[in-house]
Amino acid sequence: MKLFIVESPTKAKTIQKFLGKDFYVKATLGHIKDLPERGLGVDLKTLKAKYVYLRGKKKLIEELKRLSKKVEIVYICTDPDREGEAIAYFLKKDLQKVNKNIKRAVFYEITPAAIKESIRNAGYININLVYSQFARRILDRLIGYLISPILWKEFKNYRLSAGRVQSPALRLIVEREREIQNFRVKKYYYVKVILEKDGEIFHAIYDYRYEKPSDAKIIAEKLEKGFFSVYSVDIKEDKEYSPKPFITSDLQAEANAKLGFPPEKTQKLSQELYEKGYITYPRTDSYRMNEQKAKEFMNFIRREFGEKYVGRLRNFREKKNVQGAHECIRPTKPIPTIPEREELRILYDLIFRRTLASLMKEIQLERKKVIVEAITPELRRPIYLIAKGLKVVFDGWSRVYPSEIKEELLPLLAAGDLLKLIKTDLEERRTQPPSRYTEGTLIKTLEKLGIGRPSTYSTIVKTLKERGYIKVKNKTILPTHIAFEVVDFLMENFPLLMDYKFTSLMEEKLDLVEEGKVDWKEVVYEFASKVLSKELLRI
DNA sequence: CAGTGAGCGAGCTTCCGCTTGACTT
Repeated sequence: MKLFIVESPTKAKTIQKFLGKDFYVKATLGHIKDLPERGLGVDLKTLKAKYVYLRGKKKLIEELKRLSKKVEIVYICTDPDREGEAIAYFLKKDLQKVNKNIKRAVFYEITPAAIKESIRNAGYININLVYSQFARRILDRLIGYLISPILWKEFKNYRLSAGRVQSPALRLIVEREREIQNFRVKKYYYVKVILEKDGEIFHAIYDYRYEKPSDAKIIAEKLEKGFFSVYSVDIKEDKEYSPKPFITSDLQAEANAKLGFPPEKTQKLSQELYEKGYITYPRTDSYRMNEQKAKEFMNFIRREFGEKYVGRLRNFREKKNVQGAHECIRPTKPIPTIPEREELRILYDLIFRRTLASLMKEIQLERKKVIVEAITPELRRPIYLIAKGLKVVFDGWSRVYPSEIKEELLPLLAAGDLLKLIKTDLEERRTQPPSRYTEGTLIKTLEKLGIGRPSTYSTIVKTLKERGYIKVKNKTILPTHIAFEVVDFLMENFPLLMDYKFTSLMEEKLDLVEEGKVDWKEVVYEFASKVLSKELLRI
């Protein structure tokens, strides 16, 4: 018998089927050990850290030890990334007490071939990856646990907290709110002309911003006496590419925008869909899709909508900090609906449609730009107005997934055509303040800045709520009074922590640790001394 | 002797990231 260990129990079940009766396949359920919740858990002088078993994990380790004793070999197959390597490291330390034959294996796809390949190529733990996890973990601990108490003192409120992720996130929210508060709405006006051609009505606009409605009115009145004709018609083809398939951040953002689900709800539901076998792993930052599966979905598109709707599987460039362990989020099979309760079905439907859309043809558009000439006895020169048309020539992927495209239809027009004036009008517009973040747009913004990971996006928002920093009303995030004060205080006292680039600076150094070029303790010292004051570190 | 109240001291919060049940409310 052999033992094969992964992180997720759902994966374990699937892999058990592949490997058969010769294998015990077991799951760690994430991390085994972590710094203690209480106390710093790190010696500031030596950076020696105290790792303790997470609740329930002591028992789990005992079980894995019992099995390890019985088997000829143990394969540790936690996720192929920094955190997974750390799990493997602690696992091996415990299990090698009862079995010396332990190997580290990795896979990037849950297929029988990929799993068997991982066993063939099984080797050693990459200690540099483990070190980079130590550096990441300990830096987060030092920042969080040394700065939070300063907030308790300063604001006499022990519920407050600071951290590498939550504090810059809060800064985004507070700064946006200040922009909105300081925004001064300006009204401006366009002169609009309603015209008719062969009984069809359309409008053209004079492309000049008037600050004062009275100025605009003068022109409008002069145009009342004008003669209108088509000066030129310009037609251009355009296309709208299909959306990428879902990754965690996009799914949470879309479910928030289109279904009104808070990220936490989407997280829970997608986990359930995953456990029931309906979708792939729900915490991922990779757009990759299994080629064979993509073909199956394309066959589905061909059958349902015809060949002309079939697009292709695109290769998307991954962002820099992608850890490559998983595919995109997609249905496991091309089944359009599931016989489950409402909420699950709605979310599944969104994922199914998005997956299809990502493999479908572009939307073909026709953009028309019509210039209308107005000649009026009141003015020496003609005035030129613009009418814009947008027509969907081929609906492509929008057949299955909503697009933002709004058609603007114009009558059939050719240069020289005479037009009948219906009336002139003023169009009032206002400058728009930036909009508040929603839980979804905040997550997308954090992702763009490289702050946070797929498994934590929904908890970031939750933490900010729990600390009383934000309130969510009608899907939009509002910072509370204390949030403004805390951000100001942190900006003044811990500017590097509040720098949006901090995480990516840290990641660059962690990459060097992973390549074995830099000592992990040096990285911790460097950033800890830059972010925190010397007194705080007591060194 | 019982009840009251001042004064003192101890203990408590907190990070980010990986994964789900096993708990309590």
